[in-house]
Amino acid sequence: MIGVMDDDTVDRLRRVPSRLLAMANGHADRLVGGGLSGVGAHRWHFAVLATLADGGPASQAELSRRTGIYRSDMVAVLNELEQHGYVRRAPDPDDRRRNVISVTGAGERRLRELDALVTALQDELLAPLSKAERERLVDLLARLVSHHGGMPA
Amino acid sequence: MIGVMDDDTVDRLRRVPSRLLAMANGHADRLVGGGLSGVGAHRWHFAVLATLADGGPASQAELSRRTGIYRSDMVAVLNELEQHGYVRRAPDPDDRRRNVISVTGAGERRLRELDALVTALQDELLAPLSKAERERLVDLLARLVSHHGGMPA
DNA sequence: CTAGATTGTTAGTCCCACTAACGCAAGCCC
DNA sequence: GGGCTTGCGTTAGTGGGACTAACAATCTAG
Repeated sequence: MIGVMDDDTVDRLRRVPSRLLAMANGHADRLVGGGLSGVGAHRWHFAVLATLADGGPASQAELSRRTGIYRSDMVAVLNELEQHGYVRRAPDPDDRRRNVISVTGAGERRLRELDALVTALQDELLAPLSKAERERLVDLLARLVSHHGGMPA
Repeated sequence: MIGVMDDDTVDRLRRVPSRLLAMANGHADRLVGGGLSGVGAHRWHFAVLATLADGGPASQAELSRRTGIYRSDMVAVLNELEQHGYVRRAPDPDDRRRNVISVTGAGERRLRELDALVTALQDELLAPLSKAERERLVDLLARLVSHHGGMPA
């Protein structure tokens, strides 16, 4: 991650938005990544499970689009989820290129567990901000992201 | 099959702060990284030049601390900057372990060029936000970063 | 039917934060 | 002085995440 500099040094770098984003993202990554790996999970697992739970069964390519995970990486993620019984892969009878991915009961339980953990980690991440400030931050970031096209092309 | 879902569930992923941070950072990276590479530069070059210009000559280790760039990576960055004549490496007479790094005239010109470019890129990054909103975003991010302050272990 | 797009998959690239270890020099503390 | 610890610059290498290339199978449009 990008480190933090001395507090009394006022240089122009300190307020460059892209740099602040990189630093904040670094901390968030360590927090969330560390927390999830502590229970043998990965952010990708959470993203896929949550997407499936919210939008219903979908093909791998569709999941890729919704989560922003490349479909080449999606394979491994689904392998792991399937291996743990959190997810089911079934051939789509209407389109034999596709697999229909759906969550299992165990997957739903796992998602609830991960969801609670992720929520707690967000809370830790945003600790210095009030509730209103957190909402403002989320709102500003969401507007940035959606302005730049949301998901990877 | 689309049932009724509450908004929390629908937006579960889209509003997770760490995720928004990652996406926003991704876009920022592409923008700034792309823009800088277009003029044969790198964010690290800008960071080092700006730090030197603002804080005066410093050792490599000191530069590492101020910029957050690992001192192992700093070597290559300074090699490149030195090769282009933007920076000078001189042995520190008071501590023969150290190199004193200082900006050259060409380095100052290069910094001005990069600074203008980076500023323009920040502007593009923050395009959807008003001036007041940009300040709020920077402020919120800065508080996050400083709260989780500290160098990598 | 043919040409082109899409799907799942394998493989591999590139970049970046980060670690390990080295030889050397400085600053201790007795 | 002599030993010990710490900091320095440097080289090499790890690990993970974003991303691309290519392929066989399949679907879709013209």
